[in-house]
Amino acid sequence: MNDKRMQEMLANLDVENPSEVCPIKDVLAAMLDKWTMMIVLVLGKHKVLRFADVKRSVVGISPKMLTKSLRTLERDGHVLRTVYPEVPIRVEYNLTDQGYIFLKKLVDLADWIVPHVPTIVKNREEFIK
Amino acid sequence: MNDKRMQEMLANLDVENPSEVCPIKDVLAAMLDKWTMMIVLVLGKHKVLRFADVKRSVVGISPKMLTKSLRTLERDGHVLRTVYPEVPIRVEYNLTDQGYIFLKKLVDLADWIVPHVPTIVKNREEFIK
DNA sequence: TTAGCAAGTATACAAAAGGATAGTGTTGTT
DNA sequence: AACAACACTATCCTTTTGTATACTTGCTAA
Repeated sequence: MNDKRMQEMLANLDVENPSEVCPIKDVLAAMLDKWTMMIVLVLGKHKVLRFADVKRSVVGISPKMLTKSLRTLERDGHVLRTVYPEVPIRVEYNLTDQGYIFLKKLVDLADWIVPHVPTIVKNREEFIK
Repeated sequence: MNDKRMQEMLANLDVENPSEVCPIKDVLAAMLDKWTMMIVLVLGKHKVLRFADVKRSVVGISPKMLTKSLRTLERDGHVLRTVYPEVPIRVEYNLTDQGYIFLKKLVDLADWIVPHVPTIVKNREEFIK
């Protein structure tokens, strides 16, 4: 991506729009939430998971936040929720194609930051302010 | 990025690590915060901005949150803060090379999500749960 | 008939994030 | 002497986020 293309995208995003409701920002913010991100990563790793599995994988999450985040992901089309009316009930979650692309972007970002992390952590320790 | 590479990255990220302190997650979370993201975008657009300029561009941010986010960005090496001891004092902010790569990843994510936003917003309206 | 499971809901509370706004320090201008 | 400019701090208060945990529902097995 060259600088001109970047400036086009930034104009498109309308970053300085004073409007309260900006769908792009909303959609992005919903995706980049802490818990949401972790859920997408574990679903990317395991392909299909039940509610309790996700809960186990996303260490420290409460059922309330898990439900909330999964619902948002489902609502925005990143995750597919499938209910099997067995007894006891079984519910499976997996990424949609759209969710899978989102995962790739996330992993791409992580891939780039990982080698920088030790330096950043070191800088943080020295940065007293 | 193929699936095998993805799985390697996910293993590397150690997404299911129960440890409270995971530097990778910390660094990512700090980057993907709502205000932080907006600041990176406006700095990408204008190259160099003073405190009051950033405040004007990031609509709705309070000085407290602006300072906090700028400090985090500086601490993590995404932003350079330059003080000119004039009177009145002048402080300039701009992205570092590292911050510029971060911006590219962010814009890349946005670039992909923008065409999906209308559908997502429509789905949200229909999704009553 | 009582127990038990899965997948949540509901409730109460605690912690963190964030908003509004006043104050600080320095020095040139009126 | 009062004021203004700038880049913040500090304080108070509200909102949001999150935790912990008890409860629900529907059916099945002991």
